[in-house]
Amino acid sequence: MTFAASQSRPLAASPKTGEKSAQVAYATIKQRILDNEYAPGTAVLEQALANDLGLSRTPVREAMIRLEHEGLVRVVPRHGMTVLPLAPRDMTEIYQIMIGLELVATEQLAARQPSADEIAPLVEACDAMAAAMERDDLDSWAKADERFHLSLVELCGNRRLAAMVMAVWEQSHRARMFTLRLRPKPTDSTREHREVVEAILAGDPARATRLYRDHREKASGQMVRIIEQYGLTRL
Amino acid sequence: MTFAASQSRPLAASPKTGEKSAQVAYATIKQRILDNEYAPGTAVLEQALANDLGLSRTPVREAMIRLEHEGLVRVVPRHGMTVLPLAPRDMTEIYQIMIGLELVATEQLAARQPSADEIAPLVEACDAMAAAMERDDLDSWAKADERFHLSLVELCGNRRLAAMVMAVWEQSHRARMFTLRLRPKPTDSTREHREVVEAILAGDPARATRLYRDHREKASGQMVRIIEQYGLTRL
DNA sequence: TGATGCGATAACGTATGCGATATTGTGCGC
DNA sequence: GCGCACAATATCGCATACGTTATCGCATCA
Repeated sequence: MTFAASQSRPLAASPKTGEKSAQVAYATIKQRILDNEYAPGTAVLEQALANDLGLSRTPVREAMIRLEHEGLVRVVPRHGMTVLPLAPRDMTEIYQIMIGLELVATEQLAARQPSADEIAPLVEACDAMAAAMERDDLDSWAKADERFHLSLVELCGNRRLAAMVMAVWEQSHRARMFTLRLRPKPTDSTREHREVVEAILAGDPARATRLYRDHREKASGQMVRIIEQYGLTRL
Repeated sequence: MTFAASQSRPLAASPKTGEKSAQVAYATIKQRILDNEYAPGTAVLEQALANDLGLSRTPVREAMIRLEHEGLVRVVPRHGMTVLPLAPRDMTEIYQIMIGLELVATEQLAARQPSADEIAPLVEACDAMAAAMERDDLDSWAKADERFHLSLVELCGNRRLAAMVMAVWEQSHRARMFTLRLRPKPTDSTREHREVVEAILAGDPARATRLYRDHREKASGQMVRIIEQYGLTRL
């Protein structure tokens, strides 16, 4: 079955020379998952994906293994790779983890008494959120929100922690995108973020973590409520 | 260099029929890492490992990819797979994560007001720790301690969280084994564990988390101090 | 009509082959 | 004696090949 070389090069992700095929496969598939191009539950077989990407099964398999371990897909031997659907329970798990780890990040960062320079990314993200809300631009707001959270965990200096938060963030990406316009407008959100930043800058770990926790638990509650309310049991 | 087929079947991990080679490779290599059979820093090439395990490079590669993503090894293309050495900084990172996540687990578990039956594994682990200390059997104590922590995160019901804690637990396994006899004897430890269990059983999340945090931060401080004191910068 | 056994077939898991490339060793110039 | 260029070679990444096995369709039977 070698007829299918219709696509002799990857469809996405710059096929620059020197870029390893397995990396390209990984990046391409991941992008597609985050962009919701594979509906959760639908199966994709190794060979099909390999043909699609213009590669052999080997690098595709390796990419699939990585994605499975990141919690984005499930691979069942003769049923292919399927994007994991998100149940409300998954969102609860993910929020618990994010809150736990981001609290550690917040605490560590505040305890370090960082300079204004150092936490500039956080301030920038807050500004961007505010500006986006001004324009009623929810997509930009979501991007800025993401920048805030990922900057926070990167700034704390714990690389393992940052990687873990990023993993669950990606797992829940689709759910956030779906519910973005169903949730109440994040009007207070910017203020809450700013307050956390202030506490960090003030070098007050206790206040920073308390504020952050309140903020996150509110967000978590909203999210889970919306998902259940709309019956989105298989996002 | 094909002379090395001296071992035509896996050395460890029951080669039962139906067991996939990649799984065997993964399990065997991981066991060896945890048993400290590969000194951190020494390189193992794909082909060498494949010969050693009596397999081809393909399943070995897949195992290596998994192990790399679990944070146990690093794979550098022409320098083989090397077990990651643990610097004091790594231990700090790992403890921060463990504390953060285990606090979430403790809180959730306590909030659920579990029955005595449900938390039996925790009590059993405490008993085993006490018995081991009685016998001055540090190895058994360490095993019981491990059971306690892993039971806790499993009981909390958040499977992602449990998997994450297990990952960092494994990463730090070697360091714990090395320092087991360098640390002060964990005499208070059993009591501290029991107090946490009591608070959980009492359904008091605030007390449970406070106690747990104190316990863990003490342990973390001890561990890092010992590592630095003995100059174990590359465990 | 629905369940069951069996053969066809497709997908997988692993082995092997091949071209590309980084690394190592060697010889030459300085 | 030291450094550098170049050749030799070992390792890797990917493609392909092959045997195994689960799945599906179909026929048979209750």
